[in-house]
Amino acid sequence: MKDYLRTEIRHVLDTLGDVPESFEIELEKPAREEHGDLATNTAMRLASVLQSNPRSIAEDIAEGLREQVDPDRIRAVEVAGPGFINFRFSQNYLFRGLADLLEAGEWYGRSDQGAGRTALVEYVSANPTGPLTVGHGRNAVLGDTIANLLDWTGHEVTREYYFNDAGRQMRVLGASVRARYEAMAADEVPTKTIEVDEGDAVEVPESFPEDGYLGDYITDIARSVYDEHGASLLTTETLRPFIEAAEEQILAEIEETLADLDIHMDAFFNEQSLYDEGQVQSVVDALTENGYTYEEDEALWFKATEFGREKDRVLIKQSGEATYRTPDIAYHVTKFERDFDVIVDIFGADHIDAYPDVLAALDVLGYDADRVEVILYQFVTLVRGGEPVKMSTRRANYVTLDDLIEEVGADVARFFFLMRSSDTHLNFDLELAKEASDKNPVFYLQYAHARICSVIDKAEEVGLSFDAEPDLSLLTHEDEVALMKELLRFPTELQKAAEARAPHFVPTYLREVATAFSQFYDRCRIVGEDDELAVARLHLARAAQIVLRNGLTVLGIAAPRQM
RNA sequence: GCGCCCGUAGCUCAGUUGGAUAGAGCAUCGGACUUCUAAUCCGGAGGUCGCAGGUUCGAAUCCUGCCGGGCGUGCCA
Repeated sequence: MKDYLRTEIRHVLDTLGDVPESFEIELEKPAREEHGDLATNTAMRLASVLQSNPRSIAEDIAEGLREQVDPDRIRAVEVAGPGFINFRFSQNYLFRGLADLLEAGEWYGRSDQGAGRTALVEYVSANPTGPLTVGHGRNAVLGDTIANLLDWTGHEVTREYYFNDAGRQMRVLGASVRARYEAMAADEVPTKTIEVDEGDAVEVPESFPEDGYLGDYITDIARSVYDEHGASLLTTETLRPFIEAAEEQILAEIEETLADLDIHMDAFFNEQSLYDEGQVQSVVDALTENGYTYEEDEALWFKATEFGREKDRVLIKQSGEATYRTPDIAYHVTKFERDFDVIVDIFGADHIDAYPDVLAALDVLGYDADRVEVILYQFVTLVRGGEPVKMSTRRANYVTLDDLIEEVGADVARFFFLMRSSDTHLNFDLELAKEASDKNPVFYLQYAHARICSVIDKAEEVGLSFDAEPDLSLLTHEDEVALMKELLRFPTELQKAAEARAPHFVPTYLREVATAFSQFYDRCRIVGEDDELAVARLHLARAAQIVLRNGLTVLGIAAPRQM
């Protein structure tokens, strides 16, 4: 409809003369219903160009439009306010849209904006050092839903998890496991205490690293190593078997956690492969050849300050090891080399200072770093009874993502992560999340869907059916029309959300759909009306069911038949 | 100090590219169920859009300064 009106308006503008080709016609849904179904501010924006007052320009345009516009689509063109031109849809336009919606069914909402374009969404990317946290949950759900949105707008999407199993973090992890293992395998192991947090101390084996991982899962992994190897590893020097066992088990658990949220990655990209195939070295070489590195204190530095960064950054440490950012650059190079049209990264706010260095390096290497879209999300605070839940990562006594899913369920978890814009700090209210009541917006949507299913069942019981061709033109009640208009916005809403990489548009929209349906349900009965009208309304109910179900599917949330 | 994000109703938050009388949910007050799931619907009350300037036909939205909160500012990731 917008495209149609744009071309029609363009025709009229051409007759007025002096309107540049590049002038873009904006159409939007007015905030108030009395202002029609779509409105344009064209006249006001042309006032200075045409040297005239907006109101009279609007009148001229409206006059032209009234003569040429298809009455089967637009029933009214009005001038209002300071010079808005408002359009009202004809009933037939709505009926046709509804018929199309029903025809499309589970495909309704899909579009082909991104057809022929490939997209890589990198998310989660937590290193396998422990269970996923609630913060990772926000990352995972955001990334997954953005991937869904890109899919629904026609992109060919790859969901990728990047992880690091080399370097210091993993050594500390391996050493932690080894210390616990030694305590199990050896007869007598000396212990020491480590202070964590404020004045809180724990007893650990003597060989336990000062900054080691204290969670119980480390002991579980140690036990599995012991079960497999007995005491035979006590004499080996290497941490390798401990690291490998830890990585394998932790990654497997992470995958399970993600699966609980209905998240399934297409690929796990291992940092190690970038070393094995020489890509890390190539990046270092290329940056050096172009004169963007220097040596100091036996380390190799990247001249980030030349790109407006606050300080230069180390690429290769004194020890000869790369910092995390060097393979990260190499990893991003592969995103370009693999030829993705759309590249999206999901990062927590704590990475705010890290990624610009990577982008700057990509620029130097001749890649268009502007094409990397970084979605930053702010932190999550769990709230219980109005109080923030205290967490200590050090002791690993934080609430894990598994804990959260167990407590509130996967659907609620996904919805709460998605309902807020990614750049606001998220207060996750556990009490509210658990409450299966009208206070909880997830249930409002699911309830509306379940109720539609129930209504349809009931209608079929009394002999109404979808077989006959419905006369949709009987749907003229105020609440029927309002619901139709709401439903027909779905494809556009998905496109907006996809383009803005803003999943939170979808929950907001679906709530409006559920409300429109509830109002319709409250005032327009199906069973008991005469057959013609009942069948038409039955189809409208199914249309609402389709939109709710498809919308919830995009969000990765179940659409239950009953509650 | 510097960089990024946030500041909108009592609470949690929408309000993308500047548009008409700033919206929703919760909480609160009042009303609606012999009938398809009341986990619902209808209505009332509730606002200096952090503060001060600026840009323009028009600013919650853009610019500048200030105030308050968060996250960074590692040869950790």
